[in-house]
Amino acid sequence: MGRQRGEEEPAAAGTRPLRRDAELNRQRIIQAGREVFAARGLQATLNDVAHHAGLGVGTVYRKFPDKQALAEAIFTEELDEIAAMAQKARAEGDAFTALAGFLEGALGRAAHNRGLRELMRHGAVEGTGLARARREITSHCEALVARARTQGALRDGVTEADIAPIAAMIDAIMALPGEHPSELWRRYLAIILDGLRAQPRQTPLPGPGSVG
Amino acid sequence: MGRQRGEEEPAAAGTRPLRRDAELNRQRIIQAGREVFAARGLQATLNDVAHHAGLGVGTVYRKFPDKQALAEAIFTEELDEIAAMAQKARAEGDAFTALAGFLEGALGRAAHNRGLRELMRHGAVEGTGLARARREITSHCEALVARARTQGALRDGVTEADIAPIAAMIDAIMALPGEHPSELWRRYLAIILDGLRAQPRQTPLPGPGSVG
DNA sequence: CGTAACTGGATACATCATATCCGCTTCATG
DNA sequence: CATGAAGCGGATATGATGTATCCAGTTACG
Repeated sequence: MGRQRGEEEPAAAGTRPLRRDAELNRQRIIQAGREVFAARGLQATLNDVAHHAGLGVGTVYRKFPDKQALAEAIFTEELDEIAAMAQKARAEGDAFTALAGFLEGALGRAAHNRGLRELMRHGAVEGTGLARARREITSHCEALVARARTQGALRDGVTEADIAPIAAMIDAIMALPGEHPSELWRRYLAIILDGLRAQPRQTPLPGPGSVG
Repeated sequence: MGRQRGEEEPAAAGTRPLRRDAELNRQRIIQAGREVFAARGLQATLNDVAHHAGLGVGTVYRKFPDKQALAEAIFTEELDEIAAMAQKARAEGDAFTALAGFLEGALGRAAHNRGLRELMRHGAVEGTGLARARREITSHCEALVARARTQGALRDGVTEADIAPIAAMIDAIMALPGEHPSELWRRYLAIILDGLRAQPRQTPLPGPGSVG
């Protein structure tokens, strides 16, 4: 929670610590994985990651049995941070504002991370830290939606089950071809959020669309 | 246009007509392709199509040099039908209603056709009938949006450039895991269309979401 | 030093879609 | 019906791509 990037815990506890150079390489691999997966998605190869880290493939496979393992290490942390955002949102007074803010924040993070988006799309394997973090986020969202409803902020018929599909829609915008990272998704999120409100506020749309 | 499925034109003109059994097989292949691509997407193999048609692979490759060619034959027709829907929509008086109706119709068609959706997502190769039909649809949509705007039906800032992203979003809903075909997309299309209106009409949302 | 730990990356392996080839079958025509 | 052209089937060659291993050589560290 308070831990910063770059000072990861040195491998698992109970294991003999890695040789210093090996531990350094481990960090390099994780960092490279972050960058590569963010830019090229989960279909990137461990060979790609190794090359990006300036290491040999063998070194990577020594530390992580397969791609799944590396991705799990990387994205569990990522998802935990998002879960923390969701939890923070629950503290805010106005639930709808909190929900909207959370969505903007979490999706903004996803906007720059193709791997993360793919992970959310295809669902995490049960029993991993990924799945746990995912459930956490979901439950925070549910609470947020429930509270927004009791506060009368939601359009009739809107439920917590709407959040995931909305995220999927925004994800589709992010996956659109074109120069990245684009901020176009904010425009459509705004439209959708307006559509979720009990009384739609016609705040001007963000992004391109200046009419003549 | 007036032609029905099942009475396709017998191959290209200027070519010697196929032997009767060969022509029949051609039809079988196209029909199988329609079904297979619709159900499993464009990543389906020509081998798959052949098997589904009850024919050998060689027969398929004899008639269509590669998957691209078969897909083109199949989906050009599909897209032309959608283009016709768009053209018909332009005749309606109320442009917004026409636009909404067209989107519902076209997307409804896509809902049952994974291959078609993939094709729209990844863009058609320039110079093909696909690309031509696509441009046609786009231009009809642009006209529809323009007219809706002059009729004062559109929220400030909404433009013709919004249509494609919206289609992409709805596509994302359709691609969501779960039993198919689902009608969930209608719900989100409704939300988005409301968000496009000058004065949002709070018609009850379709689909699941009955609040307690 | 001596040795256990670690590294590099060529390469074996596996998977998978694509496309071809050619002996056999079927049609169509005189 | 005979016969040759047209068509068929599907085993298989080809090629691309990702995954994972192996081991000779290098490096850290007591």
